[in-house]
Amino acid sequence: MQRPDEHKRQLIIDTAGRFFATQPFHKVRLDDIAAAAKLGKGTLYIYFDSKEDLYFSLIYEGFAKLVDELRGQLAGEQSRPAVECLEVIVRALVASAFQNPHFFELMRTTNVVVPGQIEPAWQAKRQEFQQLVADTIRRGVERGELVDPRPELTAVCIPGMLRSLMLFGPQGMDEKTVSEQIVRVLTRGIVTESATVSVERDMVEETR
Amino acid sequence: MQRPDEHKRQLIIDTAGRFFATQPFHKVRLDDIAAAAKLGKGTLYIYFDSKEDLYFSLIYEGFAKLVDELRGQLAGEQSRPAVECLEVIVRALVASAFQNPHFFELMRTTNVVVPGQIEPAWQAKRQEFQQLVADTIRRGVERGELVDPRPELTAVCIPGMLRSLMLFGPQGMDEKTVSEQIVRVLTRGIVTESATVSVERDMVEETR
Amino acid sequence: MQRPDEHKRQLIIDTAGRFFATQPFHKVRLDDIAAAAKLGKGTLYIYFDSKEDLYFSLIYEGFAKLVDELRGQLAGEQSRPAVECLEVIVRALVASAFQNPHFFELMRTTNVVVPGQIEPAWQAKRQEFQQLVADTIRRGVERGELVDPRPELTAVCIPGMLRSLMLFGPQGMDEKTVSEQIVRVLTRGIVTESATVSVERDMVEETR
Amino acid sequence: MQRPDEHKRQLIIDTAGRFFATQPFHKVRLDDIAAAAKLGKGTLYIYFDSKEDLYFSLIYEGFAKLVDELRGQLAGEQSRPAVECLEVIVRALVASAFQNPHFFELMRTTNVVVPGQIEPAWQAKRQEFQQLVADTIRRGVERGELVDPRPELTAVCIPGMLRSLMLFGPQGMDEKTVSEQIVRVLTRGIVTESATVSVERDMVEETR
DNA sequence: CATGAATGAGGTTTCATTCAT
DNA sequence: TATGAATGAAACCTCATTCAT
Repeated sequence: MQRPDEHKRQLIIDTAGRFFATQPFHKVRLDDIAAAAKLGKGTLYIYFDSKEDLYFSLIYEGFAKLVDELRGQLAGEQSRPAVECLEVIVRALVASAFQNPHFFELMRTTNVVVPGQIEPAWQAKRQEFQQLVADTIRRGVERGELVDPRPELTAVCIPGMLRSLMLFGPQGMDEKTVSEQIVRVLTRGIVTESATVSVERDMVEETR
Repeated sequence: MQRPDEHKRQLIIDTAGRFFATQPFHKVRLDDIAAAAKLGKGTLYIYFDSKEDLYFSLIYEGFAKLVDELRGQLAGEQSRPAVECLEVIVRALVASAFQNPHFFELMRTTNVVVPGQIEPAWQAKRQEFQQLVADTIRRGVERGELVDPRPELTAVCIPGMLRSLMLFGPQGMDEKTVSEQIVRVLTRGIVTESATVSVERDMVEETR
Repeated sequence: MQRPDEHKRQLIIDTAGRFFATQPFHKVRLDDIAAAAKLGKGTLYIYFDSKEDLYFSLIYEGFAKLVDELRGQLAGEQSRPAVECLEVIVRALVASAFQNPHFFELMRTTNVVVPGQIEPAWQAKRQEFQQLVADTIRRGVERGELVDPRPELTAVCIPGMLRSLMLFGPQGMDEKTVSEQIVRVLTRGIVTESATVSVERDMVEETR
Repeated sequence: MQRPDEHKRQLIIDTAGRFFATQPFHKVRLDDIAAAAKLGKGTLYIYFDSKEDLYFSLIYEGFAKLVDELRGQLAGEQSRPAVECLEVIVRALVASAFQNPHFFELMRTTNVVVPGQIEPAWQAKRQEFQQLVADTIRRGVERGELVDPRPELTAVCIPGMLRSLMLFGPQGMDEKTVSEQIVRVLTRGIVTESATVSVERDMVEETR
């Protein structure tokens, strides 16, 4: 899908990102985006169908780049330990979040049914990411490296932790702190080793 | 002469909740809320200063009720194992999310500084919740039940996992599935027991 | 027309006066008047039919009091020189304006046809005042003290001068300055005595 | 691409003038103005910041045009008799009032401080007009044509007389009647010539 | 008589979108 | 392709008025 001027399209996306990350959707004005990009308001409509199309393109493209890169990185490393793969994934996610500090702020869900076709694409990409992570976990389980009865749910949890840490965690954390926190909880949890078995036994009983 | 009615305020909050949960902020029309509540449009403005005030009151009060109840439940159980306390917290969170299916959809972050006084209250309550969880974890650490170098970060992660599961997880999960998933990751992670030690060693090396 | 509580009615009028004098009609809120008078909003409607009724009652009653007093003062002084009578009138007008500093600000004309019956009363009172002044002038003309081909127009001019001086004149004028200015222009104009005749001759020619 | 159009701005001003002259501020609806001008409602906001801005621009521009023209007319006539200059001024004022029949209806004073920048401009223009008249009078005084201890106050009185005559005078006066009345009072007053001196003596005594 | 909570028509204003240039 | 003036639907919000108490 080559646009008339891909460079200009990117300019709009980048400019819009600064606004959408800073304020809620309904407070972002296309006027402002156009002005900040030093473009006419009408120009936005050459590259995007509507405000919502622009918004979803924005979050889609950021996320798609991340997922595609990740897929590439993980492609040749099937034999690597699953935990290391997960670390790679988490680090990439975190790096992406730090690079675009408001990236996860953008990842709202709007239950709006969008007439256009971008929203399904964004859902598909999210699905793809979850698949990527879940498959990595399943591979680890098969090899006996990991234990996880619901890898697809665990995959969902990872971006959730990241988002919360970015938005609600203490100011000034560095990448390492964030990714270590996520990997730590993800891999070993917080229960002391000796207690783990009994805890699991309790849970089964209690939730029975 | 009628007196301002706490019951009516709640009616507005509840009615508004149904709308804000279903559609993004800017698509919700106060006209509709008023009509659904069978009240005059102006009545909303007796109880709330603006659409934003109504919105923030809505999410604040739901969350505040949850936190206050939780604090009450946990107050007398200081001696209970920390893991059990965490389970109580997670179950309450999950129950709350299920009761109000779009609760976490509402928990967007708007970095906008709202002139009113509700936004700081909302931040304070979030802080209070994180404190509650972090303290529970710390108690467990002191007793040797838990291991967690950053309890305050772990506390932040919990609602993040819940939110992701609610919004992006598979349709049709029940409460038990969700809370078990969170507690499982939270307590033991996904690495096999024997591997845990070596994993941690690796991490230290790698992130060195 | 005795009202239930004449004292309370006057309280409302006085309170409303402060608001209507300070801000344009559409910015005055009945809420504010009621609050300032420490009365319920509904109470205003016991004494006045509508916001407009209140407004016109306000300006009517202030002006009516002035006119009635003036009529009383002038009643027994038919034989007094006309110029002195005019001075009395001007001084009373000016005193009234100074007592209620925003009195003339209130004397707008709203061409609105008011359903109620107060607006015609206000017009009638204005008419009455003009008659009073015009008659005084006519008496002076009959006696040879004054020269004025259009006394009814001159009568109209007097409040006009006063209003302009109050609203647009320099700050801090005292009553004496204002009434002297009006009386001076009114009685002798500003042309030097010797020039008067020729000026009038010119005018007749020029406007021919 | 269309350019913002001074002609369109004038169209709005003119159309709005018809409404504001006929009804009080709060009864004028921007919808009606837009419809009458055959423009979109939003278009008004391209040219004016608010309803108030439109209103003040309206009265300012009418008055400014008058003052500027007057200044131009009077510029080259320094040597002309002061009385003639005053007649020119009065006639221009009156003509302006007749041309825009509700001109003085518009010249309400709103003591409200408008955030915009039009209100000070309006005050400045009024000042300018008063200066123009006062200077004309002073020139007459210097040449011995006029006698006036307070020319700046007399200048203020002139529009006051006009306004009263237009709003409260008898229906159906023509321009000549109005300007003659004003010039007559202004120049010679209404006292018979022989009485003038004694009148002034009385005043001094009485107001002493 | 007094109140003030409730009302809802209708106001001003915004802003995504269009389209003539 | 690019523009930004123009549009007008629709939003939020106000406030005069009503009426149950």
